[in-house]
Amino acid sequence: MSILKDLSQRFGDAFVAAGIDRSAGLVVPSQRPELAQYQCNGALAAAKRAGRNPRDLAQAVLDGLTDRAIYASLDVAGPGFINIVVTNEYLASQAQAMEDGDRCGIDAPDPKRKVLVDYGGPNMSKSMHVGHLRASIIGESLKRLFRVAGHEVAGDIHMGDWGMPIGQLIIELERRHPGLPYFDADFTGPYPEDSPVTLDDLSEMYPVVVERCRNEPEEAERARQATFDLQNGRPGYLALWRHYHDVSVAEQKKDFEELGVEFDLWRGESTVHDRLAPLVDRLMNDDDLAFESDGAIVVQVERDDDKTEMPPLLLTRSDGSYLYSTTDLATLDQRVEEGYDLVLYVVDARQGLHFEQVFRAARLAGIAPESVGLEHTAFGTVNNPDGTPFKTREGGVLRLADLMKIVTDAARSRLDEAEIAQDYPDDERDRIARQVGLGALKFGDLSNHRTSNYIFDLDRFTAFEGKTGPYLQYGAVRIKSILRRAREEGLTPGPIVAPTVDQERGLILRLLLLPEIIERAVEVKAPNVLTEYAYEVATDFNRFYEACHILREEDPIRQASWLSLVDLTLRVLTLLLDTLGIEVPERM
RNA sequence: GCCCUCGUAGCUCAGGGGAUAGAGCACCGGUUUCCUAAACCGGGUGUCGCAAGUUCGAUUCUUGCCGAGGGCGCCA
Repeated sequence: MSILKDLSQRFGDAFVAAGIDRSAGLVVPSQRPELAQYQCNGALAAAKRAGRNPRDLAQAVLDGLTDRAIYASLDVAGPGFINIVVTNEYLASQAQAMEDGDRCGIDAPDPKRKVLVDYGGPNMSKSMHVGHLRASIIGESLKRLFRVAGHEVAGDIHMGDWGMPIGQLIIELERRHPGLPYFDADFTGPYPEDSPVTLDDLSEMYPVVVERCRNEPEEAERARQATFDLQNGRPGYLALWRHYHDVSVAEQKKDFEELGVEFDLWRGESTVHDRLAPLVDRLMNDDDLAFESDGAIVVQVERDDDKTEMPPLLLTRSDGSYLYSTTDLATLDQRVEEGYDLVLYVVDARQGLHFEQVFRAARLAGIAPESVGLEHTAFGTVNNPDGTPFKTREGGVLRLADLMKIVTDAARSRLDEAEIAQDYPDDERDRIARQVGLGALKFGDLSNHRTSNYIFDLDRFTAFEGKTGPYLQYGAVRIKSILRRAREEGLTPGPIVAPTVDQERGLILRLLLLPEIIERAVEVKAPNVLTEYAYEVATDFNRFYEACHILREEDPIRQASWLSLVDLTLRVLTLLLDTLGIEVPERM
């Protein structure tokens, strides 16, 4: 049990003894560290309801506390705050318990859920650019967060591979190479084994055809027709789709691997194509939910209490082809069948209405019962300083590969300046530069709140000092260095003893908050809760590091205790960084 | 027009029903015979967009207004 839960239970008991609900006993970290370590504000709210004086109630609670030996001081302050300072011995025992456990004090979740995180969602047609960065690293971080919290989690890339963009790419290739067998309806196969295009070709073709479809209605119509034909199994188009799919996946696997993003499931819209027709049929005939409207098939999802008009969800276009909505609904159907009871869609905030519609339809149709949590875990866009979506100075999008090179190069220059790194072998320098550059990039992005739009700032991603990823990596590296030297000198960690130095106590107090931080991050699904806390842990460690010279400490008991303390710190930091998708080098 | 999100220090951003609203950057100064100075220490900034309401207490919750971004049936 975490220290906050332990204290809350003790205070809850005291409130109950005073005739108040135990929820009033909630203990939280003090907002005034110079006054106390922890505080309990329950008396203020409870006194009003009970018609009692808050200070008197607070005092009654203090009088009712049992096992008082763990407190160094207890005070009623101001209008009725309870300020709590615990003994150094109690802190040491809590830290020891954390060090002894294998999960850094993180309790098993109740209930344990089977979670699917849907993120990344690249189109088949585009190489990755900075726009994909947020979706990928926020999703990856949330997936890891839920796993660390003890849930069963799978991450699904959910590629956009069955909609209009494929139809567009089909007609674009036909325009360029009409003689290819894929376009000959009479061709009976077999189709060529080698792909007629590379991903670079697709990336180049896509914006061209999108632009043409926007300007020429007949082209848009052809793309729709091609999409319909593909979805209805036209062999040439399926064969071509397979090539598009394979070249995209091959490239994306490389890109995501380089980013440190690991999907458990490489599914996409196309995965559920067999389910689309039966689903629409079921909604029309069995459930009587879907109906024809202007030639399209729709589900009405509006409610009486809607403050605004809620457009219906489209299941098919008037030509019978399927849309994003259809595949999303069918995908959810599959996920529920597979037993997931929480589905997080880590998708751009601008798709909020779409998900509202899909979720409503899923509830109405019984595809997702209320017991299955559905959440659009939205994120904001990356903007230029003028508020427009981010573009490079040349007006194009910044490719992810180029951004990675920029941050890696910056990290390598920084490494070149470091005296200590002069004798590192080249391959290690490369690895460090990549880890540090990526660490700066990920931390820089994840430290913004998920939902807020933020301004793209290259300097932020190439800054390695202050509140940055490398600051955290550096703290971990320092600890690894200490532990390495300690091993060389034959020193071993020992029991954690009562802290005597302020910086030591501060570090322990910080580390003990980990379980609540994880809970909070899970609750709000926000990695920046972790970045904030990780920075505080690293800062408290650095202060401790400056104040207490572990390897020079003469008292062997204290030295052994400190070795355990920094070992625990390293475990916490590593856990946090790993959850953020940031690797820690051995040295830097 | 309607709906959603946002508005916090010079800049970039956190925070959040409670006591004196924070951090990084930037600026000035200090720390290296000692475990990695990508570090540490010190120095000062705010009508928390505006106005009402709820509350013992609001920057936080509610409503309205102003401002920014986004969304609103056959794109994803």
